[in-house]
Amino acid sequence: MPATIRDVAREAGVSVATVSRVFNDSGPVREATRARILEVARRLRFTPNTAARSLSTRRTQTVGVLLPDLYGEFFSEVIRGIDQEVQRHGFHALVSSSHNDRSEVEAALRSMRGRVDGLIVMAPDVDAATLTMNVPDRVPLVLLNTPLTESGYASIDVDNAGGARAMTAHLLRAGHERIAHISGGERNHDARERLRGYRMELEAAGRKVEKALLVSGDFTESAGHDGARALLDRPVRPTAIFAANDSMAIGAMSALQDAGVLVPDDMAVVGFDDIPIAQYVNPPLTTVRVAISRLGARAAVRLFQAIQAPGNPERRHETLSTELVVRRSCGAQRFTPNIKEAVR
Amino acid sequence: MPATIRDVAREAGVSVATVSRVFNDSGPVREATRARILEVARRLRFTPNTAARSLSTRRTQTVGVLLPDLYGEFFSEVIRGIDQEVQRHGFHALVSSSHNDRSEVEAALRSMRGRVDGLIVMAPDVDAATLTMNVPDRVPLVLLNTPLTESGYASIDVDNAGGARAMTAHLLRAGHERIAHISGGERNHDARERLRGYRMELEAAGRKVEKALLVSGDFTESAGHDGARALLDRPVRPTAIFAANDSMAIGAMSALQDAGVLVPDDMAVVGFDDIPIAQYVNPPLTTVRVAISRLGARAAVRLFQAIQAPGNPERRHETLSTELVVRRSCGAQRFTPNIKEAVR
DNA sequence: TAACAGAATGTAACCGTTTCCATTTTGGGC
DNA sequence: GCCCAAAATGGAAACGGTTACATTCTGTTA
Repeated sequence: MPATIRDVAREAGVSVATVSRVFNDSGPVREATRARILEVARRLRFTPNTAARSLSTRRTQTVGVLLPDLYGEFFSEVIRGIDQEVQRHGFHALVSSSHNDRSEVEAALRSMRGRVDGLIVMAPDVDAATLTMNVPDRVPLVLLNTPLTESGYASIDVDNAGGARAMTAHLLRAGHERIAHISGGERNHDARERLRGYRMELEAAGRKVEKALLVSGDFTESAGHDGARALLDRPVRPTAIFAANDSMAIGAMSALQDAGVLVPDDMAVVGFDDIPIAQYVNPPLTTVRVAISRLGARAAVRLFQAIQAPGNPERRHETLSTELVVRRSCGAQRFTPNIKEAVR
Repeated sequence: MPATIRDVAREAGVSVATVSRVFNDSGPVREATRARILEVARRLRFTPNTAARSLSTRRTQTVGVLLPDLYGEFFSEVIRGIDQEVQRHGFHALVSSSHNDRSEVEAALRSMRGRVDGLIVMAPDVDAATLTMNVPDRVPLVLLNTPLTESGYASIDVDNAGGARAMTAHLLRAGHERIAHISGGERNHDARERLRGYRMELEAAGRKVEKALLVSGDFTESAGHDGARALLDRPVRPTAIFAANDSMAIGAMSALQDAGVLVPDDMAVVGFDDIPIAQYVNPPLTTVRVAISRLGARAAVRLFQAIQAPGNPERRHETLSTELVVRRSCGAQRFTPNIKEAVR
């Protein structure tokens, strides 16, 4: 049975209030008293009971993190970024992953009720109503990569559209006539935005967006593989494939390889994200760099601002810039003398 | 101010004890009463206060997960496996990552004290003393991929040595004379075990383990790249490179590619882990499959056994088998007619 | 040296549950 | 209609902290 604050108080010959003051640095305590209390506490292996503490303070020192069923690299980088900030604040992270549809998100949100002082929610398709219904008003919330950029919630996302535009522009500049796009699916926010950027840039250049050059995937290597195969079988082949993420780009390159199509000579392939492996595949992948862990860290920073300054909403939307990284898979480094080209 | 159990009791005209019984399914409650209470609870948006509940029950419905600073794929897969089981039990996962040295692990363990009903600890180099000092006796513990296999703790790890032996045997069978190994570093348990398996098999085959064929890395692509470069510069080149994980293998292939060395014709390259991307690199990577998410899930399963049956330690060590996956990068599929060869 | 402000400490209520034990209801069997 | 076991419910004491407020020490000033 662990020691309680009362045990420490009795043993040190003081009241519980004084012990509490020592452990929370609240109110004045004579130095000698403090030392005696700390000594007794150490001897008794006293650790304040978290449940009792949060019951009376109504704070948990914990932030909730809700993540969709996401893929490899991205997942771990987001957590790493969040966790880093969370630890810096002496908080803890309650992580719940693999929530895809609305009902799962609702259940997860509800199950965290009362356990957390704030929430970071990454949900590809969540609506404002679901959030207001399932999150108590006084719990600060930061949204990650959601479509709710104008909903009055604090939110952060990556400049997907801008990155996709820059990539498309790069391919156009390289003279590509038929740029195909393997998208990440209809229901995913990032996927939609990347597709939008691709469209926008083509239209800005006076090109038509051809249905025959669009394939829908799901961000996995195998989707990229299948997408590329499908494109190869179409009557007119694209000259470049722009996959909505690196995993799919790598899957696509593999399919082209199998079909004897040389990258980048016969066809260019580019991705999005700049996962660590991107520069080590063959040929090294031209892509759009996204500082994923910064996304997580930034979300945590903003969450703590909200937690520490209640009533000060600061509910604006924030966009993290991306960076075009030109490697060999696009066959066009000649158009960008420096290896990186900042976007925005 | 959220509704409390007393509000519900008053509104429903019963005592708090009865409301509690309804919400915990403890003790009998007349159906009509139950319905009335649930109706009131819904109307008042009552959610039991977690802190109060754990203060009174001494249970938190939470398991702690301590992870080292690990890399991409592995990290997310472990969490996925754990989280899946955790959710099945209606529990939550308190995740803390990026703990490398002993003192960080200690701090993290201590900070979780009282917040969790059990712990899953993945620590590459942690000793039994650190654990016993920092984890209360009554908190069940499951160790993941640690050297403490015989320490009287419940533990699980991957059959690293067995997998490495199988891979080495495969390369020997393919006629390789000089098999190099890029290891994952001295301080990492998995790395040491994989190196041990490589050594063991070579010795079993009557070969000498040559210093000149060993390079030390850290599981990153860039370490693989640098490791391969170093091997290329040595007086006698290896005929095959066995990297301690896939990321390093991919880094190594990239270095060979840059040096104009053909894989697998001039040199074979193989890895370990079978990350999703392995089959899509060029050439597809021969590797050892590890069901990472099963590792996490299994750890959670065993932890829940311990949580639910206290006093029933079940502290044995458990090993997850691996599977040799032969693809093109070893240039030796001819030796194994079927694409996969079970190990153990 | 008395008065007094401010520092140091103590007292006890409160946070919202669970649960032990006591009390009241209920439904048969007679 | 009475008795009684079982079912249903209630009362109140924990659980272990925090904190508002009261009280007791200090050291300083007049």
